[in-house]
Order: sequence, then structure tokens, then C-alpha cells
Amino acid sequence: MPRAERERQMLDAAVRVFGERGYRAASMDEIAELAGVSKPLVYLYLNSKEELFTACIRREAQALVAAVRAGVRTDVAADRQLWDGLTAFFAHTAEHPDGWAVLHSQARSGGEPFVAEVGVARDEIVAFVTALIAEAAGEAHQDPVRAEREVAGLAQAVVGAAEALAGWANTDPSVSAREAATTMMNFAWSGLGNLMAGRRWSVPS
Amino acid sequence: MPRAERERQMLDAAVRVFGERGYRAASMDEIAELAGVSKPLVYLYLNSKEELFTACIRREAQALVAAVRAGVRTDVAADRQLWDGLTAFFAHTAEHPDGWAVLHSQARSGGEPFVAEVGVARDEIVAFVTALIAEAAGEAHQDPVRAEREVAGLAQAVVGAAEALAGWANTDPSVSAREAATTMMNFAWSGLGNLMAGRRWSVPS
Amino acid sequence: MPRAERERQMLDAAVRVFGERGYRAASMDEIAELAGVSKPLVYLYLNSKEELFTACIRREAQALVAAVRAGVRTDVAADRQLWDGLTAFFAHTAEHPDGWAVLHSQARSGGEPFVAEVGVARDEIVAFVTALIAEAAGEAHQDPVRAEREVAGLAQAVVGAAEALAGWANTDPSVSAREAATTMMNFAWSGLGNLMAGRRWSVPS
Amino acid sequence: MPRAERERQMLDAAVRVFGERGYRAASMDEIAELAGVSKPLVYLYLNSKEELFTACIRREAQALVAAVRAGVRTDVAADRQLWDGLTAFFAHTAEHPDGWAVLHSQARSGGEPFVAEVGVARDEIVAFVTALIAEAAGEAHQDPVRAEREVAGLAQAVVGAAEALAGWANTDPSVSAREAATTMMNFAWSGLGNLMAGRRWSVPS
DNA sequence: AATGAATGAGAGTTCATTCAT
DNA sequence: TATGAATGAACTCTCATTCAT
Repeated sequence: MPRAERERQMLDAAVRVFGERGYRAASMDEIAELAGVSKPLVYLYLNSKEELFTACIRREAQALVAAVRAGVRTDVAADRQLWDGLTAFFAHTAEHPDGWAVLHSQARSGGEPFVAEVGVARDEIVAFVTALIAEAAGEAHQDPVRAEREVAGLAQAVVGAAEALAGWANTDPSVSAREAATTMMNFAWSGLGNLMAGRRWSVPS
Repeated sequence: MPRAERERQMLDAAVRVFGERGYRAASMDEIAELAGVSKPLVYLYLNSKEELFTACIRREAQALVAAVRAGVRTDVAADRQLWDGLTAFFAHTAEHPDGWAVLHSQARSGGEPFVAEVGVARDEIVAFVTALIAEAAGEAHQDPVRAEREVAGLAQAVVGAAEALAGWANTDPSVSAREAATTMMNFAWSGLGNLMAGRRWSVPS
Repeated sequence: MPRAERERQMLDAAVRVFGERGYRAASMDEIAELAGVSKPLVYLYLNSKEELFTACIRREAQALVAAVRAGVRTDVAADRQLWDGLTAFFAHTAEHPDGWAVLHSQARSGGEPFVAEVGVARDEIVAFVTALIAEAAGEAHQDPVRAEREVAGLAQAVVGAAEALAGWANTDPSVSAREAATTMMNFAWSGLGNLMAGRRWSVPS
Repeated sequence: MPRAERERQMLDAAVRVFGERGYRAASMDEIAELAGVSKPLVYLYLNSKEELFTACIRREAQALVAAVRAGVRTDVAADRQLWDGLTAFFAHTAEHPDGWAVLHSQARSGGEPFVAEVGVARDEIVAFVTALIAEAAGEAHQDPVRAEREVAGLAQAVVGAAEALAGWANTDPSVSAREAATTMMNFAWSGLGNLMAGRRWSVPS
């Protein structure tokens, strides 16, 4: 069996085990067994537990970012872009719960190297959202030089809210990606105040 | 030394070590040493690593919930209540970074028993926010029977956004609890759409 | 059982196993079993295989040097001092074959840290012999400023010859320490040329 | 590439790695890589790590013995023969430090099979020296039936001293083969006693 | 109330060795 | 002739936990 395919198998198994157990509690034995190979082969291809986990983080992060990017067309309005991105995000996390667990829960509790690794991907998403907000602000011809810091905070809040909703949606399988994205847009775009006043958001045509 | 005080010392040490290292990577040796007692005493008082971690989660969760509760007066408007709660929340997490790390990062990656334990506290906060939203909806005389499910989703998003902002604020010490709370209210209460339109939120008098 | 005694037991076992198998081939399992304790205890007291081996080298080297020193009186002639030292040396190595194996064979093949460690003790012995030779040269009123380098070479040769004879004597148990020392003195003190001419050396009265 | 040459490459690499690391610490991976071939080929040609090490010992031992033999003419006086042999010995060990390390340090700590293997070559050298001493004794018309045992002891001492000087000379590159051989002859042939009395040895004409 | 002494179980990692090609 | 792919077995080291005092 060619090396590339074996490596994919190993990463699949590793993502699953790391996602379920966490970095420390996962054992290389279990990963190797789930991948259907011997432990030494895992070491031959991926060098160490740390590198294996890093490789998992990297692969899952890139897949998630790619999925979001693929879901967004840049030639539409900002709210539509945000809605498309959120839909893609919720769909991807729902389809890859272990990958999402690795990124969201496990990588963050594993200490420096992993936090940094997952931070890179998160920053990419945050940058995407930041650009959207800035663009929307431009569209609205409002205060074009909004303080970077405020926009950064808002982007963090958007991403955090989306992450929380992803966890919520993954817990309750009856929640679809569309519903999660709609809730998110209602929350983020309209604001609770508007919602309370009866003004809700809907997908722009 | 009386038992209660010894136990507090141990929990302090445990929260610190668990917060920094995570459940699995933390060692009872290090906790005992940091607490200034021998390991058997830790076992005598707290029985096992699992129970010790559970005790940490419980104590820190109660402290956080209590802090938020203490910051909120129930005889004011909903947005004011939310703002007060957020301010208390950000202030508390900033003052207890290890406790916050235990609740936010570490407990979630430790598997079933701990996730459930921290879930209880989170649900309490979510319930608080849910009640606020429902109350606000009532105040606004809008759609008084808003679907529970939608409100639940919104509450999750609010809490998630607040958690993300807490992480952001703890990373950058120049961000005060007030600033984080303001960003949060601008985001959540006014909504991005309103912000873009130049309508921003400010602390109600 | 008190810690000091346990540590001695462990070192005894370690010297035996290291002496027989060598540093790499020795297993901590075997050492622990021979010492009659569990492996973790060995690690608790001696930290690592490397430190354990270093402790063995140090203990055995000090014992050997002490034995040689104890066998020599400094108020007698140089040849007598040399003979006494050699006798003590051969007696000690014969009584502690594993310790001698650790110092002579195993420590030298284990790489930098151990070579350096055993080098310290060897240098002490070489310095002792160097001083003897220098003193003898002084006694004989000959060339009092003999080049340090030549004396150093001679001392190396003396120690090397003694080491070889120790190995030879340990292999053949019928060779006593006295006989080895006598052979050594005949060789070193009289020289092969004198031996060939029928002049041999005998213990000075 | 013809088999013989490949084998030589492998032995060269093996001697280098074994010399530096020792038998156990050397890895077949490193040897194969240094030899520029794949691991299975090493096994195809040399069967096992043990046989490979044995082959190294044998080759290096034969090379050393051959070098000493080549340096000695048997039609000269015994002291001259010894001096010639020592010069050749020191020159060879200086030129082949890894081979010398294999023979002197590594083979001795590897347990039975290797000790025996290197013992064969050592015995050959010892026999050569023994014959020299016996011949010299005959030349000197002294006690022609000197006890074998004593001669054997002397030969061991000579070889041991030479080995020690080889190590000394290899450590300090400013020591030439000639100087080491001269020191050795002064020590062994004249004896320390004579040296002290001002009688030194010089190369016989 | 408190601890020094001790361990069973299991972790990550490495290595000599073999097979199919 | 030569190798990429693969592994069984063994190693060092760690840790939660307990007992005797």
C-alpha cells in the first residue's frame, strides 16, 4: 500500500481518537490499531505523538478553512457572504465532528505548540470575518476608519458565537446547518435589540 | 491546621495546575507539592484525581455564577441586566484565569464526567441569559411566545461570544472588563447591521 | 527500610548488571529485580539510567582509589610505595570484579559522560603514579627536571600495564594479588632488559 | 557494483558507527545509511548485527596484526623487533582510530562472543611478544626455562601498557608513533629502576 | 493529622529483522 | 542486485494510588 494512503488512514484514525479522548488521553496503541497498522509504522511516518497531533490539527484546520472559503462568493453583499460562510462552517463541522473536536476542544487544552497551531487557522477565519465587517462598514458609508481594535473584538465575538452554535448544533442533530446559520445571522446581524423589536433578518435575495 | 483550610489550599493548587496543564497532563505530585502537603493527604481529603478535578470544576463554576449573579440587579431593564452580567463575567474571568481555563478549556476536553459537570454551570448561565431574552421580548411586547428553541440558540450564541471575548481579553491585558462588555453589547444588542448603519449601543442610564 | 540502605542495594545490583552486560544492554527491569525492588523505586531514588550508571562509576571509582590509598604508606621508598599500591589495586579488583568491569570495560564504551566520569578517577591514579616516579627520580638524584610529558607517558604505561594484569589475574583465579604485583614490579621497575640479564626485583625490606 | 566492494563499504561504515557508539548503541539504520545502501542489503550480505560486528572485529584485528607483522623483521635483535612492532602498532592505531576503538573498547564490553573474537587476535599479539621475550631470554643465556606463566604475565603487561599508550597517543595528536614507542621501550626494556638511575634505552643500531 | 516508602499498570519510543517485489 | 513497507518485542520512564506508621 502506498505511503500517502497509509498516512491518510493514520491521520483519519488519529483525528478520531484525539477528538474523542484528547491529546494526553489518546494512546498511540489505539490510534495504530484503529488505523489497522502497527505502532512502529505510525512512528516511521509521523515521528512522534506531538507531530501526529500537529499534523491532525493542520489537516483539519485547512479542511475547515477551505470549506468556508469554497462556500463564499466574494461578489455578493457582506451579509450574504457571512451567511454563506456560516452555512458552510456549520455544515462542515457537522460532517466532521471529530475534526471539529480536535480543533475546538482538544487542541486548545494541549499547551503551547498546539494552541499556536490552531491559532493560525482561527486567525485566518477571524481575518475573513474582520474583512467582511470592514467591507460592510464601507458599504454603509459609515465611519470608514472604525478602530481596528473594535472590529477585532467584534470578529472574535462572531467567531466565538459561531463556535458555540456549532457545538450546540452538533449536540442536537435535529439542528441543521441552515438553522444554525439563520440563528447566527439573526443574532449577529440584526442584534438582539432589533429582534426584540420584531425586526428579524432573512437571507438576502 | 483545620481541614477546611487545608482543602482550600489543595483546591487552589489543583486549579492552578489543572488550568495550566490540563487534566491528564497534571500530576498529583505537582499539585501536592504546590499545596505544600504530602500526596496521601490529598487522597485522604479528596479521594482521587477525578474527584479532585470535579471539585475544582464545581468550585470555580459556582464562584463564576455567583459573581455574575452578584453583579446583576433584577429590577432594571434587560439590556442593563445583560450589561451588568457581562461586566461581572469578564471581571471575574480576568481575575481568575486558571479557574476560567479549567472551566473553559480543560473541563471540556476531559471526557464525559467533567463535561457534564461544567455543563451544569454553563446551563445555569444560559438559563439566565435565556430568561433575559424572554423578558426583553416580553418588555417589547413582541411575539411573546417566541419558540424556545430559537431563544435557546440565541442564548448559546451570546454565551459563546462572551466566552470568546473572555479569551481575547485575557490574552491582551489592555482590554478591560468594561471594554469587553461594551463590545459584547454592541455586537449582541444592536447587531452588526445596526452598527454598520451607525447605530451603536451605550450603557442605559 | 531506610532510604540509604535501599540505595546501596540498588547500586550493588546495578554494578553487577552493568558490569556483566554493559550500559546499553543492561535493563532497568533486571536491575530492579536483582535489587528486590520495583522499577519505579529505582527511578524515584536514582532518577534515570544515566544517573544510575554515573553513580555506579563514581562509587566504584572512589572505592578503588580509597583502597589503593589505604594500602600505601608515604614514608617509605618509592618502589615500596608502588608495590604496596599495586598489591592493594590487584586485591581490590579481584574482590570487586563487577566494579572493576564497570570501570575498566563498560564505562569506557558508553560515550562522553561516562568516559569523563571514569577519567577523573583514572587521572587520580595516574597522578599518584606520576608523583611516585617523580619522587623516585628525585631520590636517585637524576635529571630532576625530567620532562613532564615523559613522566606522564610512563605513568600511563604503568597504569595500563596494571589494568591489563588485573584483567589477566581476574580471568585466572590462581593468580594472586601478590603474584600480579610482583610480575608488575619485575616488569616495570627492573625492566625487561634487566630481567633478561638475570636481575630481578624483590620486595624491598 | 560487485559484491566484494559493497561489503567493504558496509564494513567501513559499520566500523565507524560501532567505534563511535558501541555495539548496542549503534543502529543498523545508521550503518546502512552511512554505507549508502538499504538495510535489507546489509542483512543480505552480513546476516545479522552480531555477525556484522564480528566481521568488523575480525577485519580490524587482522589488519592490526598484519601491520605489526609487516613492521617487524625477524632477523634482528629482540629489542629491535619489539621496537619495530611497537612503532607499527602505534602507527596503525593512530591511522585507524575507529578500528582501534572497536577492538579496544567496544568489543570488550559486548559480552561473550565478541570478547572471544577479539581475544583471538590479542592472543596472537601476546604470543608474538611472548616469543620475543623468550627469545631475548635465550639470547641472554639466562634461565632458558623461565616459567611460562611468568612470561605470559609479562607479555600481558607489555601489551596492556602499549594499549594504554595507544589510547594516550590517540587522545593527544601531538604524540607521534615514534615517541610512544620510545616511551614504551624506556619503560619496558630498561625498567623504571634503570631510568631512575639514569640509564635509558635508545634504538639499537 | 500527616507522611515516607513503595508499586502495578501503562505510556511513548526504538530497533533488529523480514517480506514482497 | 536491491529496496519500500512493515512489525514483534523490548526499552526507558511516569503516574495514580496505597500501606504502615
